[in-house]
Amino acid sequence: MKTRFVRGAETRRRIIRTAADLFHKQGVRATSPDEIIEASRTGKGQFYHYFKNKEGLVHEVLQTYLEGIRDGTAPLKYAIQSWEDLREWFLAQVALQKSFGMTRGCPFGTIGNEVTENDELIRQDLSLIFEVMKNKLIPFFVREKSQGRLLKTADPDLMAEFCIATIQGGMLMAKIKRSAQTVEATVHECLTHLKSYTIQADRQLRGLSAD
Amino acid sequence: MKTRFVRGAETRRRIIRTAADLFHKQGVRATSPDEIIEASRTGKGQFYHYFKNKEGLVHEVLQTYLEGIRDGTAPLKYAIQSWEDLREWFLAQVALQKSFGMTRGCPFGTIGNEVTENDELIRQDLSLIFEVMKNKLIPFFVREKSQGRLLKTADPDLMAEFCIATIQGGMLMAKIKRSAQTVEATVHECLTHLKSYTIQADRQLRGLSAD
Amino acid sequence: MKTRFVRGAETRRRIIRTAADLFHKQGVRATSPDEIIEASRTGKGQFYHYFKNKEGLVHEVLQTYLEGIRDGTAPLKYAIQSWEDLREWFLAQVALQKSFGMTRGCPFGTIGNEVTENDELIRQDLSLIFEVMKNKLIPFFVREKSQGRLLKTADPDLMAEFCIATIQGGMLMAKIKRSAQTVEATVHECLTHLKSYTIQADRQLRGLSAD
Amino acid sequence: MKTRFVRGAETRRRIIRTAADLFHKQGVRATSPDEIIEASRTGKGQFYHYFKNKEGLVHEVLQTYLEGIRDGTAPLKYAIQSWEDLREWFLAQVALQKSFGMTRGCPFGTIGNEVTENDELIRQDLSLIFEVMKNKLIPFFVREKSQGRLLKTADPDLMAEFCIATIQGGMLMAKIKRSAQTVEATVHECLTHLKSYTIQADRQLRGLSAD
DNA sequence: AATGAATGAGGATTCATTCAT
DNA sequence: CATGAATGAATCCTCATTCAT
Repeated sequence: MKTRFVRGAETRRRIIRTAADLFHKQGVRATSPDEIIEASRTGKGQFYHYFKNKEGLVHEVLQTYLEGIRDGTAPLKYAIQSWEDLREWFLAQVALQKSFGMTRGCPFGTIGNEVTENDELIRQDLSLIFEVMKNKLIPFFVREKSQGRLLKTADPDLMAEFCIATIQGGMLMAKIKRSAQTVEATVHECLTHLKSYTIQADRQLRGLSAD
Repeated sequence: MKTRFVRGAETRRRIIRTAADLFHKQGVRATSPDEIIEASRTGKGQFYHYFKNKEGLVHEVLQTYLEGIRDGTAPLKYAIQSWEDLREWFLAQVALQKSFGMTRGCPFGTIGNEVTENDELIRQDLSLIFEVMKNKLIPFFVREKSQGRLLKTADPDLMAEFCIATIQGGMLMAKIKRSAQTVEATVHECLTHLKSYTIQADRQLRGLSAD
Repeated sequence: MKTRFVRGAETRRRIIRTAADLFHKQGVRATSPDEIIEASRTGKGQFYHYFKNKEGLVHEVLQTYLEGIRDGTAPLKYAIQSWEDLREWFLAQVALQKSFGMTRGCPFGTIGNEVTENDELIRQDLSLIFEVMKNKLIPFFVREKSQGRLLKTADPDLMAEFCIATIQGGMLMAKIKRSAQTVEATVHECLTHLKSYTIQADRQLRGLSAD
Repeated sequence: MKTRFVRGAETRRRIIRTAADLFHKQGVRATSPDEIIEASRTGKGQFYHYFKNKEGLVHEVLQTYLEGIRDGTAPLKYAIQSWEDLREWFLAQVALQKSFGMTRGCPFGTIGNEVTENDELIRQDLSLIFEVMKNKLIPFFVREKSQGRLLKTADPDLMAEFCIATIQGGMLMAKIKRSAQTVEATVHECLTHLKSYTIQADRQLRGLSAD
């Protein structure tokens, strides 16, 4: 009885995992249900048994990503505790890109890019993902600030947002150029900028010129 | 005499213009030749008379963009002369997005995001476009530096690259969030960062805390 | 239980049968998938569900013919036991042509004639069909020879090959001329020639001049 | 004035020559006007200026072949004077096939094979070509017979027809098998058969067994 | 005579989905 | 839960032809 239940859930997960990979690789539009069905070694009926339609699957894929980010089980460590963690958060994304030979961008950016006015549901899913992601970054900046290590002008929300926009832009450019150099430089500039909000940086600048 | 040349060229241009708009709106994948044909009020044959295939058209669309950037006829003013110009360069892109109700991103980013390993030609076209774009920004930073208005640590190439990555990320996030606020904040952070490389900023920081 | 297997197989067979007929009638090139789909009363998707593409269907059609020849279920009786059988083998082919008002040739010749350098798979399929066909004819000549009824100079392999080439040429000419007379004459000459390899013929010739 | 006329005729001839080659190579159906136009380095308008439509061109191609056969300017020597000439007539056709790596059959057979009930004009053109061809062969057999070198039972018309059917079948089989061996054997059998109608062969058979 | 722009029907194939077993 | 047959709209492209210059 339970086995039955579990077996089905497994098929479902397999489809989601396969789809996520294909979407990341080539986008949603370029990935047909047939391709997912074949790659996940399932039958046609199973696909539409577990998911209302292709859009429903995209939604589930994004939900799965979301959960991973929320509960911290995602391969990427979103719970930042230190500047070092933040740097690693950036570099882990670059590492992911590198592992695919710089042929892919960010999975969310890739899907988000394809969104049109008819994909409102998906757009909101993505919006939420980025919101949650941002909310994972914000606490770090808040803590730093509350502990007097950031300038009063530093806005944790904006800083987190800037991190995300920056890595998105960097990964996109890196994919287009097939070169990690682009993201790496972008990440570096971003971190430099964020650090400029620290008191220490401020002191350094006042006393001894730039870092 | 001239008519002869013009007759077809006009059709060709109309197809390119229409396609460019549709690609921007919904991406390449989601735009079928039929849709372009209908929207450009042409016949099926004309499409394939002027372009080898859909990919060939994408290539031509990008070539057209490239020329616009190169010779300065693009709606966007890429030849930056001042910090004000740079801000306007950023804001013009945001304005474009706004004009579409935040439903579109950057035309190049949109196409670039869709690129897969099988679209090498297009990827290179885009890579070139961004290279040319960067080379339009660099001279400004070079001049500023040579005139002693930038710190020695400022790297014009990196700064230009950062501008592009930042606006790409910002526009993508803004499209996903259907909100200009995101890009605007991102652009602001970016400009702040770049300005931190100016001598004046340096002095301000040393004397009177941050801007 | 069995229904499960049969449901699709029947559709598949119907497509093959329809296609075989159309290919025979007008050739492969002149037969569009759409035409086959309509004539076989199927849906567009079914066609590509059962066959990779049009070439794949041609291959399957030929495989079906091949099986028929191999296991003797083809309408034509390839297992020759006597000179009378051989004559009938020839005449059955002419009769087939006649039944179509001399508007068609041999199904294999028709397809074979259309083959180009890009149709290697099909060419090999046809080559095999003719090989199998030849091997159905050879045993008769071998037996005749081993039983001392053929001259030592008679080569069973060559004789079988000659039968096939002759009927192919005859049917092609007959189709072009819209006249059975051509094939019939050709078949007659062929049989005369083959008979000239018999000992009896030899004796007749020696004693009483030709037949 | 004359140049103009001639220049046009030259274009026309170039189209015909190119088309003839492509038809021979891949058949009529597989050859599009566009392909002919490109290969003959002409403009689209010229094609339809000189020929009513594609079928009209096929007709002209066949007419050109016909003239060549009629007036003896064809590369193949149809005017047979001796058995040696006949053998050469056969072998020249095989040589042509060999020159194309056994990838082509007879140009007439190839076109004839594609003929359907809607191509009555072309069918008649081909029919005529073969008729003329036959009439080029017949005189040889007639002369041989009238000079007492053929048996009374020999029918010149049938013999010529047999030559043609035989070479057609042989070339078709050779193309399918990509091997000259097939035609060569077929030609040999055919010649052996025809020779069996000679008085000399008759004598040999009576006195010393077969050749 | 020559060029090539324009047209639209049709060909080959894929897509997303539903249905029957 | 699972399989895969069935459907038809849509995609991408080629074809044969006509028309304007």
